[in-house]
Amino acid sequence: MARESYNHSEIEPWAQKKWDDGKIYEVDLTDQSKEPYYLLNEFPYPSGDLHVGHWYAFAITDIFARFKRMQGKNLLFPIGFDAFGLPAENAAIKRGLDPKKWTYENMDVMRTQMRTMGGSFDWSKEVVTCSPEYYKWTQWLFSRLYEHELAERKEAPVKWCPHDQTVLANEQVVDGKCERCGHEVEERILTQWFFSITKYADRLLTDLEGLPWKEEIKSAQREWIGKSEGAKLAFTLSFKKNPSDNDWRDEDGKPAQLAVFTTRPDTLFGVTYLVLAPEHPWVTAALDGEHDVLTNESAVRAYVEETKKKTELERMENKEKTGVALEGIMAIHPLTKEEIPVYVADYVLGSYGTGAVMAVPAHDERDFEFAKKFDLPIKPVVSMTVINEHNPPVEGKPNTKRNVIHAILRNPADDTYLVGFLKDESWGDRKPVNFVIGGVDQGEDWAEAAAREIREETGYTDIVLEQEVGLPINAYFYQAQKEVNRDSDVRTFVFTLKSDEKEETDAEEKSKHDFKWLTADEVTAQLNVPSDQIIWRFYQSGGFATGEHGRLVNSGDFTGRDSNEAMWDIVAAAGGERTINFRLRDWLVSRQRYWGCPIPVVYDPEGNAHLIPSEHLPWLLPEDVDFTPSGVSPLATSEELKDRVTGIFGEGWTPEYDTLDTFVDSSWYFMRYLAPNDDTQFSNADLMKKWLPVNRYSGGSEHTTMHLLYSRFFYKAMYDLALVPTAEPFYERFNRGLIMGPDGQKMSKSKGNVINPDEVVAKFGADAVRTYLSFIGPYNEPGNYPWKPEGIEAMRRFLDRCYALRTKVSDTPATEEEQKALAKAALKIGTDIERFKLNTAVSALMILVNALEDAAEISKDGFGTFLRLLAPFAPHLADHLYSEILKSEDSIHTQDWPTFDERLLSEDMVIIGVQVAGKRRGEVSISPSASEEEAVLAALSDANVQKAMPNGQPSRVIYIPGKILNLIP
RNA sequence: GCUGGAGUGGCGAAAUGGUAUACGCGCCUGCCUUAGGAGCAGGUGGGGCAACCCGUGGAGGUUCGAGUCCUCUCUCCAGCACCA
Repeated sequence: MARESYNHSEIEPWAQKKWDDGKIYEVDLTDQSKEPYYLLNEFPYPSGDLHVGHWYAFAITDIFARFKRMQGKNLLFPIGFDAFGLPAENAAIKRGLDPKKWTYENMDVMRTQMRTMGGSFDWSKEVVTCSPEYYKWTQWLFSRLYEHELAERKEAPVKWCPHDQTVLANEQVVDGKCERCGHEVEERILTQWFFSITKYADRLLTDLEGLPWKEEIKSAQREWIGKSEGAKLAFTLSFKKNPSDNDWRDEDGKPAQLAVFTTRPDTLFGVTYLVLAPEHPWVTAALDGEHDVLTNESAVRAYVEETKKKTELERMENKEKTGVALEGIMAIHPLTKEEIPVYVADYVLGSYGTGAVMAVPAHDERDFEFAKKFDLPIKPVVSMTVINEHNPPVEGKPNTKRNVIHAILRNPADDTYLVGFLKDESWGDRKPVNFVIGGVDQGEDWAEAAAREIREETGYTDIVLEQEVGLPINAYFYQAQKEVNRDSDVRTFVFTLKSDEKEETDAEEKSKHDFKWLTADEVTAQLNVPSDQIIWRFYQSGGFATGEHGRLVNSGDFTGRDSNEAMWDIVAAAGGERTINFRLRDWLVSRQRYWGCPIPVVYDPEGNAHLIPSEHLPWLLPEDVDFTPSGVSPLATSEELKDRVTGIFGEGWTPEYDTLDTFVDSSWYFMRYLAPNDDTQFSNADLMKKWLPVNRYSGGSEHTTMHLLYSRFFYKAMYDLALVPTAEPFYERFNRGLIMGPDGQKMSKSKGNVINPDEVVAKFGADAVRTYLSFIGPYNEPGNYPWKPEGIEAMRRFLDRCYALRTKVSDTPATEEEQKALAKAALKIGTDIERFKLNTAVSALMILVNALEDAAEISKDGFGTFLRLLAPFAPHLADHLYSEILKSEDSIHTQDWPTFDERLLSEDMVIIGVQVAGKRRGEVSISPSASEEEAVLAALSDANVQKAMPNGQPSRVIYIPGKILNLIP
């Protein structure tokens, strides 16, 4: 016989009507009797179709909302629409619809659909960002930011989307493409409105520390803000074109200085050239003829023009270094006073730091690549520290310093290298394979020492010094025979073999090594002494020595000091200053689009910007516009707007045509929920004090570096203007996961794997969908969960089993077993909902139902408790049974969350594992309050335990009552 | 490349340092049925007849005891990326 099934299409509308009629979810924000709790969801865009993602966002947080309400909180769970935005405008362009009408109709559809979720939203506080009542205050807040120089109009390189015909904020460019439409963005120099988010970079970063957010959210924001500490150093430019010009000075009459930013000022002595970004002002000025010093102006101009033409993406993809020397000028090194060449190259970004860098090819991979390509000198200034991991220095042993040479002998006849294989068998598999190594005698020349060592160890005498490998090394190891730590300064010399001429080596040397001639590949494969491996790699690559810190060499007075320790002394000596740089750019808020909040600004006949006075707010969006995208805002086509401006401000005054980025609208909506209909203020100060910060904010991970960062900035700016009570807007933040199609792929119409929630709800009911989505995976961490059709069926089966329990309800008093099962479930479900672990909460509910099914009868009280536990997940069914079976007039959703006597949670007898020496050998059923003696006695009566304990009594016992007993024989 | 997160059955996934795989899906066996894509009962990490042994990406370590803590390493996901 098929199991009895409840009729969701009757029950659910019944319950929804009951809740609406009772207005049970309308919050009195001024209620002092209950503790306020503000649960916020990112509000939806009214696209007109409610998809599974909306269900996951809203129906699942609704479970938490219902739980908090039952816990006695005065719960604010508002809803609204982020209603400005491109889709409305695109509907207008493509299908000739009115964006306003389109948006408002969509909202109507979505409100109806959202009701089917059984959500406990407080619709009475709904906000709609495209309504003049709302955007009046967006404009008002813009004005406050402008007054405090946090909104400014400036010329800057900006991202332009050719498809959407508008500028974008940096955050809206993903991998060089428009975040909305996926088209490649271009760079343009335009005058636009910006919010000065960079002024808050440091606070946005440091205030993250105090927030109990997941590390992944914090680190994504940290990365986006991108703080780096370093120094600003100045190089003097000198000019060589003609002698009369060679002392070019800036406007103040000072010698021209070129500032660079570096995080590695300790490598200053390794600078062998400078690089300017193609956008660098000095380059622009030079090409504009302001300083007529370049002797290759046309080549520079050609290069700069060429980089301008490249898109963001092309510049990112092509990592091959390009550039042009600025001929006619040289830079003077601030410490060595050497003249060094200056280049323009697009691997340096105009928008970061000073747009100029000091290049240290020995210690920076990008500079190294460039130096290789342009044949520039490579000068190592930080020695490599090599700690021998097989014989590391031993703490407490004396340190001895030593000068050591390594010698590479190359035979040019067949391009082979001489490598020594140690004979000493005591090394086993780790027998050293290395180049010639030897100590430098007192007063001896390093290179001579190297030649001597080659003669003594190998016998070859007809050799000539080719070069020194420019990488000095500090090798640290422990010399066991002498019980000392060795701290060796190592230099390496390369010799060329002229002929096979040899002298006899002494017997001792012969017994130590076998020397073999190896090809370069064989050397790479067989060499196994760390310092020689590094030298070899350096020699082969031609000079790149990684970016690590170590001992300074070739660094004038600083030679020999630790690079970290000496860093700021070098900056001081060079007259530089410590600075901090951020990757974060100012937030570009202008959009050349129609369906957005008008920027409340007008221009006087001289073109100066003026705020529109408050009495004219809301500054209405004109309706007589041509939507055809033209690269200029459609507002420019409105006659009404022009007339309005002339009418109010006078002839010659012109409107601002751009609208605001919709992220501005959504940066403050959560404050408006507190006073959605107040037309005298943006929110209510008393209520903000009571309700902010938001207790828990749930949203999508895609907004971590957009909405979440913007609204933190916006709120902090408002905090500084004394408009809001706290420095951070959101206390807890949870990023939810994504629901994928049944095939595990992202749902999309083209893949045909889209689940339509309306259909599923019609078939299985909203309660089944809610419970299924809760069960699919943990809600407190983002993940991708495929929608399994079997899963929703299983969940409906579970709810039918819950429904079937009603036939067991009787007037008998609750058994202890029933009480215990309920108490355990209430505790587990409560703590799990609290931390958004709804999957395990549902699991606990299932365990409870399994237990109740096994009972012969269920008490009325017990059933009531069960329904309260079920209520957040299946609100319709729970309320129905509450009314039908328990004959209650009230809604179950106004009842309290069950609480229990602690004693019900403790078990009389528990089964604990018995381990012998940490391995599980058996189990005993025992009271959690049993003594250690009793536990051991019980355990030893187990045959398996006895077998594992041949000596009978344990020598040691670890006993954690109620958990584990571990016996050590 | 840098930063962060994660690797557990056939699958979604559970496990304050204390009996690894709860709960569900799927699968297997049986029952009931004219029938089953329904329902009910039982089983289900791997190896072994068994006692037992092996098992949380891999290698070490700390501990009486490690999925959980530490070191190294591999793989996947996410954020950033020519950011000096």
